Amino acid sequence: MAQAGLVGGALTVNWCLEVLTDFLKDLNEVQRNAVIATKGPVMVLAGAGSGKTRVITYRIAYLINNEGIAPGNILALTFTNKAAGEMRHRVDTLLHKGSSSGLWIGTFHSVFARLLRNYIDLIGYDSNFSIFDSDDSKSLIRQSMGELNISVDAVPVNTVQGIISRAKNSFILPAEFHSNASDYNQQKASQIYELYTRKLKENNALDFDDLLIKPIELFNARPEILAELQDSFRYIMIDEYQDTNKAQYLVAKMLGAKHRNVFVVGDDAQSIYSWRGADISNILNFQDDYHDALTFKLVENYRSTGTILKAANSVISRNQRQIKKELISHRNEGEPLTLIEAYNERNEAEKVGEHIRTMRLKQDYEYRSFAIFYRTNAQSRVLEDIMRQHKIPYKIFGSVSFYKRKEIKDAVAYLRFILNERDGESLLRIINFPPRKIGDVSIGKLKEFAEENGISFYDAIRRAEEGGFQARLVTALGSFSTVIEALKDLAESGTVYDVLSELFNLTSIPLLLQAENTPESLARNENLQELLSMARDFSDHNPDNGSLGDFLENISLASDYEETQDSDNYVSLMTVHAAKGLEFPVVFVTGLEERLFPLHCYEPDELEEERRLFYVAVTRAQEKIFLSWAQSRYQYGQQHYCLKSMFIGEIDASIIQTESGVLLSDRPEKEKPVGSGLSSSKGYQPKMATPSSPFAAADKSNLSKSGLRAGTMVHHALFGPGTVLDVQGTGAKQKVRITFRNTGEKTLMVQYANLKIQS
DNA sequence: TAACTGCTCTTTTTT
DNA sequence: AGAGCAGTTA
Repeated sequence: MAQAGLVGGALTVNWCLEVLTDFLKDLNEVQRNAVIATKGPVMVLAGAGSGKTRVITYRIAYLINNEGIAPGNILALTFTNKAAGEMRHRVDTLLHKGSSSGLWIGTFHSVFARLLRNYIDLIGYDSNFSIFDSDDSKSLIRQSMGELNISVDAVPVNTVQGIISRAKNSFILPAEFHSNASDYNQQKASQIYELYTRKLKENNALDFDDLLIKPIELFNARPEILAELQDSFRYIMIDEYQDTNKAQYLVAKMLGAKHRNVFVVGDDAQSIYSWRGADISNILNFQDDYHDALTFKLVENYRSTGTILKAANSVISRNQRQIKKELISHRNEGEPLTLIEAYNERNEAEKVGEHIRTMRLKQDYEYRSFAIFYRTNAQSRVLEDIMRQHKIPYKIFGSVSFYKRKEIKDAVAYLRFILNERDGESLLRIINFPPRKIGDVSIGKLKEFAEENGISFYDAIRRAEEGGFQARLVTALGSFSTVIEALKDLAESGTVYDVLSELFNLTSIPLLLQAENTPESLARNENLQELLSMARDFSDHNPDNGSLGDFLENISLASDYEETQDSDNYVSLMTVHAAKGLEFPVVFVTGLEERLFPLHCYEPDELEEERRLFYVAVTRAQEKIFLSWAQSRYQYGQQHYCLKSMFIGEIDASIIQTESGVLLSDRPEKEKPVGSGLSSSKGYQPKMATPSSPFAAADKSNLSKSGLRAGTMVHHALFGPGTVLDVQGTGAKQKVRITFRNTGEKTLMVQYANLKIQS
């Protein structure tokens, strides 16, 4: 614009108009209005597939190109790295290449980690702080509980971690938590929270939640920093606003307070992170904070067929708490949904694989057109097995993360410790890895020595010869600290790659794994080599080769690791949570069973969130949806009998067909669901259908003299109507697990329960 | 100190 | 079913 301005006024106007029309012609009217409303607070309620990402990216491009805003003045916050990368990429495509450099696009966590590197020394941390993942933080909580003599058996560490995390996400600091702690348990939790916080600081470490709340503490302590940042971030955009928690809400509000150009996009119907402290009222109450906020509603859906939207609308309409809006289709009706009914999870996976194969051959779909969703990560395993067996290329997103593997965590712990020698968690990981004969006893002695002399644990190691330890231990500690010191020196001058390869040299970890020569150890070694090549990539693709700190930050905050694939044509496997924001031509939603999806429904609110999750799954699909459930499934190493998910019944039976193409609405009532699925399945001959199969055995064991079996509808005098989930044992001791419509799940003794069977 | 054994607990979902 | 842990033994 500035250049055009030099040439002359008329030209400027023409050029601008051209760019303007160019830009905005791809948008509908509401989208366009949202894009050009650049001043003041704006909220966009964007239904699934209504072009939400498009609006944000066009707005960024419009700000840069048409309003001449410097990219550095724009802050765009997302929830996943994937979304951030996608957004940056799209802005780059929209403008000319490189336009996005200088833009602040990232997840809340990564953006604030970056900011904290610059300012955290002002609130008493060193800028080389470590970022603790949830395992690290769990271990620190366990330590804290130990020191407070609180038994881990009495209160599980996971529970405590959840309580602390929820407090942090609601920006309740230890002092406030303490003064609100009414009962005994809360007082205990408060003590742990306080000690845990202190320990984090001793370790010069932040946990994930700290990345959100430390900025708030910083802004409160140093208003001048806040003022500085408010002026840098003149335009703030937040994606998936329905999933922000209190801390995120606060930090965004603070940053936007001066210029008030806060632009939030969200969909209350897709709020699926309340368990992480996400507060749907942030979006519902946006206008209370900004009375002059403009609101736009995007309901035109460009993604899915009419049938898919009909299904989605009908599902979400059952929720009480929602802003009513129906998505309007811009595509043809499309095909009905297909219901897959299977014996068990293996059979389910087989059928999914079979459908992928035939659709690819007969209908010209590519592997990349398909996505398979599941509710829990544990379900991915069978699917993965079957895909591999059938030679279908696939990729699992965000499963057991690459970075959570032991060997990777060990290597990363070295790197973390080199950078931050107060990081005790990392030190404990590596001090005896590879084995140096430094066990718990020696560590205890060292700790004592450190405390007596008021020095740090690592200083105690460095000064081990003064401690009067056994010569063998002193030698071991000496060789350990030699390695660390050498690596520290190298970290000053060399690249991340240099440090990592020298680490492998000095410790011989790869050699040890090779020598072990088991399939597992060789796989571990391969993972380490993969890490090494990632380090090389990182050095190559970053200015000044990138710092070790940045490398570690990427690793800590990366959710999924992009495994190098031979091609990019593969079937995608992921949890429904991970699927948010994505779209695929063909979608399989698997495991649609009561107690799996929906997972647990103790509270109506929880059921509504599960339903929103199902809504997210359905609205990912562009052309075709398969819904599948299995009659039995292994969970916790035990076989369970399943009931069809209520969600299937919430879709009009006239738009669902069986695998043989019969609409559910036309199917005779009497026909057994699984029976019909079986008789019509051609390709797969179930191995399980032999008398010795678990399936057949189930029929025997589950049928009892009482006439109760999984699926039986019963009535209890006190608890009312319910459905039998499973039957355990026989005779007088027979117990039955029932999910009651009103009171939830109960296990009852058959002989006392006095159940009436409903026909 | 490390290897072995039997026990418990897990599974929501993610940064 | 599998991982992780405490307690025991070599």
